[in-house]
Amino acid sequence: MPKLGAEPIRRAALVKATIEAVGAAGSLDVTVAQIARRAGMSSALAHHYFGSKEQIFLAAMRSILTLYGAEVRGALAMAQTPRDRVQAVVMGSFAPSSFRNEAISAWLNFYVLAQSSAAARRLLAIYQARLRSNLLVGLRPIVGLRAEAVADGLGALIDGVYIRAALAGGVLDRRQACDLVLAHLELELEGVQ
Amino acid sequence: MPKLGAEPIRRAALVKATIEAVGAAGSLDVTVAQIARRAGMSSALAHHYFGSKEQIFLAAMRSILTLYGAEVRGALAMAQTPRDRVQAVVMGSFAPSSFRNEAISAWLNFYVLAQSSAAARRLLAIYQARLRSNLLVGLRPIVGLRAEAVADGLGALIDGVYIRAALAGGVLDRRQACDLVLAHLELELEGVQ
DNA sequence: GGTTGTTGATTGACGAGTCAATAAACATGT
DNA sequence: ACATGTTTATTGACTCGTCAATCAACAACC
Repeated sequence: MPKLGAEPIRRAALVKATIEAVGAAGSLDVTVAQIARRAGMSSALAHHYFGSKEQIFLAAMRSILTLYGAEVRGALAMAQTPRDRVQAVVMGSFAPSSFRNEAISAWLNFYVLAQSSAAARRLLAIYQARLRSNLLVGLRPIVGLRAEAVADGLGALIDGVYIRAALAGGVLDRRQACDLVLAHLELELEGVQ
Repeated sequence: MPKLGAEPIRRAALVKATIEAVGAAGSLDVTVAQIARRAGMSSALAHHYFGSKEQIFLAAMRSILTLYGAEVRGALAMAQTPRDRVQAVVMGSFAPSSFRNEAISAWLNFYVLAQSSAAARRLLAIYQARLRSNLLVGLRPIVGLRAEAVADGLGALIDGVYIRAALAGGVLDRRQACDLVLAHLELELEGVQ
């Protein structure tokens, strides 16, 4: 059974299994054994590759964040006008790969983790700073000094829609969620440009 | 030492200690013993009065929800116009007694708990329905059919501001948070009435 | 033969919930 | 007043389960 070069495969499997397990349980109260079993290995191996439970969680979080970042970057690539850019950031935030039950549940739980883990807090801060900065680049040419306020509103609204989606448990449509935020954006940009 | 009529006092002390402990830890991973000690009693007594850890948490949640409800009702009492009503609901949501670190942290954690506990989910649904209904009463006379959409946006925004406040850890000013939501409301009501 | 992959078994700690025992307050009959 | 029984308050000690982390050992590959 032991194949060489297993490490990256095992790590990826564990990250995937962690996201699934957290999504299924709806909380971080999942044991390393559960995650490992879901990934088709023993808990000892999970510890072997990640060292500790927290490291496993953080790796999962990094994975989600990376995916999200790629999605936003992809959407931004096609944007022409500043307005396009802002819309791209919002729509990227609601891309199917990010706006799905498991990922949403993970987000919610990692928000909680960030309250007690400095490493998680750092990671989350990076995401928030990136979102804010992405929004500001598009917003400043349109609304000038109001950009910061608008970006904060958009950020909070996106977060809020995400939590509500976590509770709705899949009932809340992706398109609907995205449209709600975009509608707010339209309102903010009304009259300008 | 045993005084009669201790039950309500003990229960209240436990609820208070629970909110404090959860706020301090930033998570629900607090032991019954920790809570009990903070409330000045043994863990056995906590179990005696509440039966289980989950019951203690739910009681704490109910307490927060009650306080919040009272705050909103108080604000509504002074409202004259429909517009006043909507603003009152928003401002009630940011009353100092609700918008404080401990309570915000509790909210965040109870959101997570709601993902796995039916009882918690029920409680949270009650709050959301009440908020929505309170908003709708004020909104319908002003924006008619758009009321539902506006209420959903406001609800999500309030939730989002709350989470962000949890992470900011007290840096985010209460007034600022409230103003952000009120500004969004103004935008939605612009042009009407 | 050393590196890499892998596991079952074990350890050590912790925590929820139970229980038996103690003590104060109250009630009742005398 | 006082003995007696009942309810309420309270805790220390204990049980039982769980879980993260470690370890010793084994398997495959180079």
